[in-house]
Amino acid sequence: MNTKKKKLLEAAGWRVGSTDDFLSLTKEEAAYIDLKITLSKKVRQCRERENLTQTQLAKCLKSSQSRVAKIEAGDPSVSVDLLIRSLFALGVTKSELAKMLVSQ
Amino acid sequence: MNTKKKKLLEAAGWRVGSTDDFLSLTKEEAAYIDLKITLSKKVRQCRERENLTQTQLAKCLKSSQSRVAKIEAGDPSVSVDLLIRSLFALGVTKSELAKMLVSQ
DNA sequence: TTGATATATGTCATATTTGACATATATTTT
DNA sequence: AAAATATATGTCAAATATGACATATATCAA
Repeated sequence: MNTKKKKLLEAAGWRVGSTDDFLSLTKEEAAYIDLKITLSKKVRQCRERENLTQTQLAKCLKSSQSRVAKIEAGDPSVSVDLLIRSLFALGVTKSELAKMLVSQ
Repeated sequence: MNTKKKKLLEAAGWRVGSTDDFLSLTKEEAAYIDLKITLSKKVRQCRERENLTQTQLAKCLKSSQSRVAKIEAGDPSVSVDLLIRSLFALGVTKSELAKMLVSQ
C-alpha cells in the first residue's frame, strides 16, 4: 500500500470523517485505513477515560510518549498490532474490541 | 513480548485450545496471542470457503504462498496487520470481523 | 505573564516483519 | 504407483515499525 496515499487520506480523514472511495483506494485499503482510524480514536477515548497521560500509557506499553501521540493521531507509521496492544494494555477485552468495530 | 514464549504458546495453542494463564503471560499478552490465533483460523476458513489455494490468496495479497501458510499457521513472524489485511482481501467486512472476535 | 505539565512532530538507529526463494511433505488425480 | 498440485518450513535481504530523543506547541494553574 502506498504510504503517501495513506498519509494524505488519514490527514484528510480527521476532517471529512469518511474514507470510502477516496483517492482511488481499493475496498481492502479503505477498510484497513478505516480500521486504523477507528482504533486510534478508541485508544484516546480509553486512555482519557482512565485518566492517564500519554506518558503514563507509554510506560504501560514500554513505549514512549511520542509514539502514543502517533498512535492517537493515526500516524501511518503505527501498526494495527500496536493499536490493539494499546487497547489491551488499557484493559479492553476481545469482545469490547469487537463492539468498537461495529459502533464505529 | 518474548518471541520464544509466543512460539511455544502458539505451537501448544493449536493442541490445547486455550491460551490463558499459560507460561506466565500477562493478560494483555494472552489477549494478543489469542486474537492472532483466532484471526489465523479465520483466514483459513474464509480462504477455503472461497475455494482459493494459498497461492491464489497470496497473489491477491501481493505476497507469497509460504507467507500465507505462515499466516494460517499462526506463525509469530506474522503481524496482526497482515492477518487483518488477509481477511479484508477475502472480502470480510469490519462488522464481520467484529463477529469473528466474539464467536471465539 | 510565567512556569509547569501535556501533547505533537520530526528524525534516526535498531528491531521486527516482509516477500521471495528453496525445498520438504502432504494431498489429490491419473 | 507416479505425477501433479497444494501446503509447510527454513532462510535471508529488503522494507517497515519501533522506542528514544530533541524540540515545538498547547493547555492550564499560579
